Amino acid sequence: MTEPSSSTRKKTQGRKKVEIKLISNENARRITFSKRRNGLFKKATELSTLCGANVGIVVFSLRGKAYSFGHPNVESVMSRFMHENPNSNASDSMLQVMRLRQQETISQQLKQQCDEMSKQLELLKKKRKEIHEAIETSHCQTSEGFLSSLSVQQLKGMKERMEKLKKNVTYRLNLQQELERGRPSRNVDLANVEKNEGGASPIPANWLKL
Amino acid sequence: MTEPSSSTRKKTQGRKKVEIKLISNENARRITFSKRRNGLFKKATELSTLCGANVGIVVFSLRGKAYSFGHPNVESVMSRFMHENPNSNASDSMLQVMRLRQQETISQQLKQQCDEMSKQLELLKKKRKEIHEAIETSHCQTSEGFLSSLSVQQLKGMKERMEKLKKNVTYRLNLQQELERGRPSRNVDLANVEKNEGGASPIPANWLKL
DNA sequence: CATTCTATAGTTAGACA
DNA sequence: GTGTCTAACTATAGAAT
Repeated sequence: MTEPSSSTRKKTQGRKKVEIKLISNENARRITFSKRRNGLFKKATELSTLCGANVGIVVFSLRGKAYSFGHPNVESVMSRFMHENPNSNASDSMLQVMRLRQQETISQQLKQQCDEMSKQLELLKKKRKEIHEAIETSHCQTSEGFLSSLSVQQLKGMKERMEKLKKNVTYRLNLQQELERGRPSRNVDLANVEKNEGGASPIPANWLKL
Repeated sequence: MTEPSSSTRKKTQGRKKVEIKLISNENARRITFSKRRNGLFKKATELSTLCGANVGIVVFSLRGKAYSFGHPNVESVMSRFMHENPNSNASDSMLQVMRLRQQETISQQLKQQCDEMSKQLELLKKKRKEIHEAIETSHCQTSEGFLSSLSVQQLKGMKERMEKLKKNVTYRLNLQQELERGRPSRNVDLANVEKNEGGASPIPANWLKL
């Protein structure tokens, strides 16, 4: 009564023996991978429960997808293993990976520092340039604070220097204006101006006496 | 003929069903651990072979002894996993260890850089100071090269500046000399000198006309 | 990709060596 | 600790869902 009339056919042929080698059929392989992976993890669970063991499993499929199992969790088991085997290849390769990751952080820090530094340098250069320009453009623009700090002696020396300077400037001004009036340009070496002092200068000698 | 006389005894009772919970009997647990661990590793081998998968297993017995399995080896599988899961706890704890180890190196590098930087800054500050000093001490000492590079317009501007300056200096000189002659000191705000220009200044208005 | 079904291949508890 | 035996328990191939 349990069998339909004369048919003795079974629903399935049951488990077949398979040779332990790479399953060529891609579809069959995927299914087997899924089933056996679960079986493996189940076995691991049982081992862990029955014997109070810590188990960590990592599985990569052929296509590269990662699956993991762990009791209490993969990470703790793996890092414990690494910690207890600091000289293993894993630790070494791990070290490299970590170094790589840290390198990024370090690089970022260094880059930041370099930027900061070059910024400061740029600023200082700019300031230096400004100072140089200030020396040239505001030449002889003295601050009151500076003047009031000088002694009589220093003031006298400064007056002398200024007279010389004014003589030079005025001379040069006349020279330029002559040139503009259409005179042929003369190549005057200004280094000689001081030496001409009191000589055949176009400027009256007492021109600047206070 | 297969049974000895009246005895129906079997050699063993066969496999008994066991509840999946910690085996209390220590001896039985050791045996089970050994058997099932081998079974687990065998399953892993089969999975690896059948499906071309990479498998890494780490097992710690209750007493802390470590056993591992790996295809192609535990280390590569574990580090690959860690590498691909950089945000896992394992990576984090590993990272901490690595950070600790590298901290020294990093610190050294940073210290070196800081030293270098502060050295440069110190140098630049010094130069800046030198420039400032140079401005004050060599005030109004113009080089001929500088003068010859100026245009007529610039020369005119400079002449004006110099006249003002000379006025200031001369005024101050007179002031100082008056003070030396025994007059009670007057608190003169030199900032007002320019404003007094053309006013009740002790200096003749046409005093400096060129 | 995972699950279910079924017959069967494979695993293993318990006892012993 | 491992290996062996036996019977019973479990996992899983193949096909279908």
